[in-house]
Amino acid sequence: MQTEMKEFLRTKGFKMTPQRELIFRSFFELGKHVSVDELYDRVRRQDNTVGYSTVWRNLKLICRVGLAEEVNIGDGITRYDRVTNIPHGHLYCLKCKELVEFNVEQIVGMLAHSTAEYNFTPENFKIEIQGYCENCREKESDDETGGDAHDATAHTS
Amino acid sequence: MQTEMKEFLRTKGFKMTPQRELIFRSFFELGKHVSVDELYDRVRRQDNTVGYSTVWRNLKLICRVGLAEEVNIGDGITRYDRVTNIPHGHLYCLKCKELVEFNVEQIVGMLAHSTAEYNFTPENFKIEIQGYCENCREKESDDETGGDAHDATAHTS
DNA sequence: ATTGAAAATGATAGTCGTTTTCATTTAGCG
DNA sequence: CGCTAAATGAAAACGACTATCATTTTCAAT
Repeated sequence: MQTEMKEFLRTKGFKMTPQRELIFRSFFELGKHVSVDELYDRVRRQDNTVGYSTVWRNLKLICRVGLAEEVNIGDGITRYDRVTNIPHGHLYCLKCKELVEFNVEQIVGMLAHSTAEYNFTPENFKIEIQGYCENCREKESDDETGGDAHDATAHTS
Repeated sequence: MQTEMKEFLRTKGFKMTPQRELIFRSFFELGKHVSVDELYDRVRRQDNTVGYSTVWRNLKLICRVGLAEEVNIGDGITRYDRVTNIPHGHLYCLKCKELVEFNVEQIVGMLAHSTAEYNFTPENFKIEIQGYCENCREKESDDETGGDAHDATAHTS
């Protein structure tokens, strides 16, 4: 299967290297979203000579060949998410920061329909719900910035 | 109405200042999403002594008191969006970078329902569709990074 | 096997938006 | 007024991301 991948890359003009193989394998084994840092750490545990830039570049490469894509929730950290053919959105827990996928097939259908009214040609649907996961139901663990204002009503942006 | 706002802020423990009034007014007059830079420029045209940090801080403040919220499409720039009571998503044109709101009332309903299955308590729905607006229907104006890979199928992240 | 051009690597430095710091000024209650 | 908490503006710090560059490696063509 690494040979498959090598072949796949070759057709796109890229070469295979030990580092790349390690990075790819680490990324795909780990079935969830990762940031560069996370994957870097993970890779480093197996080979502590691999550079940060290499991990970064290879994540970009994985995206470029269509096997993953960048996910951006609002925390300033880019995460990389395997591309699957089932459309999914993200549930992002505000407390434990866990990111879980959920199915949005029907919803994408509705959205595609909605946008027609706006004469908009959709290319990419991003559906993200921030909230609290099963374990973190607490909410309002206020480490706030000084203000005391809070309207806890769920609103849409 | 500036008195109203002053009163509103006072109840939250904040003071009114000339700069703040200018910034707030500029933000709310302009009925669309702005980045800090954009609002800074706008404010500067009326008072070129206002500092960048002041604009930034006041946008944050507007969010803190619940009158706006940060919007993060994937371009690394935080924009600020007035909070309205009608739930809306964003149509983001990949070409002209324009950001348009669209109604998602029913969809949020469906989503809320969907997440129940995941034992997730939603707080905030973010629905963003990237694509091409009426005017920019072109797509694929490839200023790409070097790779030649492209699956143009609309996918979900 | 050898070679040579293209690509990849790793370290480092640069970029850019965001956030903090700090000395000074201002708001607004008492 | 006078005082304290908050706000301001300039500048520096921060942090994630991206580019640079010298060196190394891949791999197709000899």
